[in-house]
Amino acid sequence: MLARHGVTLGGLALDTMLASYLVDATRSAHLIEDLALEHTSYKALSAEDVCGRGAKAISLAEVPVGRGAKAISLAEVPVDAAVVYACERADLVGQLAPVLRGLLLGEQLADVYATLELPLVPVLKAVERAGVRIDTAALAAQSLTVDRELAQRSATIFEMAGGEFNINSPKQLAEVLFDRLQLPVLKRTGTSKAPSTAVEVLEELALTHDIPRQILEWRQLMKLKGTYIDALPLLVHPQTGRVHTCFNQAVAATGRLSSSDPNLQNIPIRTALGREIRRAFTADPGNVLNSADYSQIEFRVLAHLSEEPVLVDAFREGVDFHERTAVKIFGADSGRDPHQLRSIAKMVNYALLYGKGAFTLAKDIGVTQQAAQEFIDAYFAGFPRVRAFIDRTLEEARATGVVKTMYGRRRLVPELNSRDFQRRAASEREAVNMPIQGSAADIMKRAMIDVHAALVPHPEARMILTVHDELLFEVPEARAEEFSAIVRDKMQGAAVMNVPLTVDVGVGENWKDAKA
DNA sequence: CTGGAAAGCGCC
DNA sequence: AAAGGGCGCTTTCCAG
Repeated sequence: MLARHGVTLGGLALDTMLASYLVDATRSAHLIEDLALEHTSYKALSAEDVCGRGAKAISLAEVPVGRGAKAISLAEVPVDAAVVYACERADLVGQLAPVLRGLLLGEQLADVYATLELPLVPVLKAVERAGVRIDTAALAAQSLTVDRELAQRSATIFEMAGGEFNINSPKQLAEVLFDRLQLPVLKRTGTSKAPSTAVEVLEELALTHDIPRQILEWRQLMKLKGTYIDALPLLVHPQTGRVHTCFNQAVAATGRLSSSDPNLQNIPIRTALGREIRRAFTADPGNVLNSADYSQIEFRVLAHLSEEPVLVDAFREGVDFHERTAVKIFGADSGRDPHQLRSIAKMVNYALLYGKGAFTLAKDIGVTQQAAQEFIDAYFAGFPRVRAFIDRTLEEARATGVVKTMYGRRRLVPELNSRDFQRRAASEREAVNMPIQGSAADIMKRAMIDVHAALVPHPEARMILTVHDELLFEVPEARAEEFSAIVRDKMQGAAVMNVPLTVDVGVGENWKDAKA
């Protein structure tokens, strides 16, 4: 959470960052001096003016737990400059508040502001302050194991390559693969048009050569070691012995939260080593970790918004969602392998969510572009209301320049009428995705506020993390079931929709313990 | 030495 | 010709 600025005005506590975020979620920042210049034409001192070195904010205190790693402490700033800066900022809030308040009211954003974003602030603060306990000894042991593994693998790679080089350098790696070893160049990078060594390319090359597989495995080990195994222990707070992430409430264009310093929303889970890392997230003695996940929340939002009967029924009946869509797309007895059909249907479902085209879908599934296009066509034939939802979302967006979530959050989409095909197409995908991703984010924020309120009488149960569709709690072992029931209840009740909100809970020692 | 761009990749 | 929504972090590499 970055430093905040706010006043109470006409019964509305006004936070300039949050207000500006709701007005335009896509702007790069909501620095108060920038807002002042734009809304009141007043040129104010910035944190950078006062302390230099790209400072974004000055904290009033000694950067206490959970106040944002990017804020520079007031103690590091020359006193006279800091006094002028602080006084001016207090004034800026007073100048900006009525302007932003007018925008919130005029643009129908006051409701989502007052019922969602503002009440979320103390919840996020509490989650940041609670922090997460990390088993640093376990990570240290993993570091040694991975080191040995990396050494062995790099030796193998250098033998195959006929010499040593920096595997981490895409430039050097490309030279080895495409010049020395003469592997085919399947793709080039976006900006420099250099031969790509990205994972999709190496996967493809691995079918006919040995070295790309080794590179991929080396990279995975290196990534997990550098980003998590070795980095997390350095961020353990000396006073609390825990890791305190910083949640940013005004970054994501869709309304999602983001996490940084460290980012705890991208802790590995997919691979065996990833799950090993996740096991290092622990609880204090006597406590356990409870997790609660919304099951397929974005597809449920799509079902709700589109009112597509097949999707709605699938969720109401509680059947396997991807399997049900497979049956709808391919027929009940097409004669093909049902497991494979489910897998294809799952990819088509996600393709629709993100606006993926037949070209990329074909590569993912491993079929021709024509076949992939037929899958997409079959999907829309089976789910005409989804097609209609996409069409009316785009029509309204072209007319108004805005898309909205279930809770009235909005995203500006100014490029929707661009003459540049690529910009226009990208904008269309953003416009279709935002109501889905953003409504899911709204629901999760609502759930966090309600769960937090329900846990206020129980300070021994702490919410310690939020990851888009999941909440993590640390609770006394003996009362894990009790708190799990409270959380599930509040999460399921966070929104009234025409499909149920299903929550999968994990009750036990480890994060994701019960997800197996 | 620092900053930024680019490539690559972890998660939902 | 391009071709997937939303993030943040690490490493390399180069410029100042």
